[in-house]
Amino acid sequence: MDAMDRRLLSLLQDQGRSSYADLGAAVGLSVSGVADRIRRLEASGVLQGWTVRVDPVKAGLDILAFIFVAIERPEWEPGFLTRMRQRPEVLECHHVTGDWSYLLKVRVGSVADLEGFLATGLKDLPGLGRTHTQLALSSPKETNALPLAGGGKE
Amino acid sequence: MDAMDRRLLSLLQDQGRSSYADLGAAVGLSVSGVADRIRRLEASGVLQGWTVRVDPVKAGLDILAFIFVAIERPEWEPGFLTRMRQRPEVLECHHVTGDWSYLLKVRVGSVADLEGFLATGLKDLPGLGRTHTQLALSSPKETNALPLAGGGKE
DNA sequence: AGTGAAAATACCAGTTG
DNA sequence: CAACTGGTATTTTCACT
Repeated sequence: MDAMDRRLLSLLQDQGRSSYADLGAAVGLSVSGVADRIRRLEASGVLQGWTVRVDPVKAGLDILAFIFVAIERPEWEPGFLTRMRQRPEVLECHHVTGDWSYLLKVRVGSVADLEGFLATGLKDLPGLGRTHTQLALSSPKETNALPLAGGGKE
Repeated sequence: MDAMDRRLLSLLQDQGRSSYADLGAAVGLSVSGVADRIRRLEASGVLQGWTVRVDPVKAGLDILAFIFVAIERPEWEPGFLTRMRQRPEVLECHHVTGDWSYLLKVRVGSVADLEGFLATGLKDLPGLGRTHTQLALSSPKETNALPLAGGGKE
């Protein structure tokens, strides 16, 4: 994982469909050199996979909510986590410091769907304490491109 | 944007490098049919682009923080947003309901970097009120795959 | 939906720094 | 040891019928 790898990953985060030739021209590497590095990055697990970015609003998913959750007792966590992993509207589930146990990022098509998720996706779980929901009114920035340029450890 | 389009997008969210042949076999479409639909999805902007998933920890970005920010006066917002868009460690910036103005998702390589961002990325902005930082201790789920199966409006 | 041309990728050897 | 060259086979994409 050197500077060249980070440049390649950075380019791929932006344009995941660049040809090896284009990537090589951009970073100063031959086509086979690029292919070698990408193969290695995939093998090492740094490059986890290839995806597409989908516009949530154009896909009909207008509602983005951040939901804080308190779990009353540790023994309820496994069931909670299993549920979160199952539910596709839960994009993220983070164990966070502070007053709450978990922070969820949830995307649904309507406030009705959100209410439905709160009712049948969360509140019916055993041991679930209070929740606190915040709606995103707009998202001036939303990317999953990691800062690979200078940041990070070598 | 019909059920077929959603199935294709769903497959591509999981495996962005599937060949048109594989996609066609999975959804029951010819290769050219798949190509046609993907072209249209790109043109309409639903399919925004192609990317890679990079493992943040393996890339040396161990620290994930959610930072709530209060902006004192509306006139300071444009400068704040410009800064957020510039800073690569800011993955997301959402305008949220509730006690705070914005919620940031920030990824950095160390707590020192986090401190640096708070100092030179946030606190030096004019009109910035209080901030509230929460660290993610772990992330049991973190995907950007939207729930396209049944959810969303037609 | 199917065909054929063009392009991209994977794979292999040998070579160099 | 990592990277380039070069060549080829295979796959994938693209334009067109």
